[in-house]
Amino acid sequence: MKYWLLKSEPDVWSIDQQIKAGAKGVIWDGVRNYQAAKNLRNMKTGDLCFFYHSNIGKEIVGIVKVIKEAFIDPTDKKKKFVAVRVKFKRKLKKPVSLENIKKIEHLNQLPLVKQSRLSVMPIDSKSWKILNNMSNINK
DNA sequence: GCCAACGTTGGC
DNA sequence: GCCAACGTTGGC
Repeated sequence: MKYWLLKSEPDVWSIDQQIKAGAKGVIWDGVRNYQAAKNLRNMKTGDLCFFYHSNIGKEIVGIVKVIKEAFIDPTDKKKKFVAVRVKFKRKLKKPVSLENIKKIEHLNQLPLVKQSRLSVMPIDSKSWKILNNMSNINK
């Protein structure tokens, strides 16, 4: 099982919309970046993804689960890019802010910090654990 | 609102 | 195929 982080501007697509979608989940489409698309292709059903709110909040707010592996993005006329389907799993007890992430040395190597423009990125299992702990005990 | 970082486009 | 110009993202 792999872990990922999905980034979204809450104005466009927030965790609450994710919750409303329920069991059928939502299509994670619109990715038009090769590196992000490559990551999408590597996702497997059952993988878990942190859900990060960029711009407003700048924090990890919840976790979603991959329920359908990469397929051609229906919004891409050229059919070059892919989308996945994800389903809301849970909200974090406490959101983990970018500010706090930057305080942890191990987390400073994450693309979230180093490559702020990437919208789909892998999270190593150690970082996943650290972030989960932070979401429980932080603040 | 500004700007750094990075991706994409297009002229050559 | 190089690289300058331009556009976009996202943190501050």
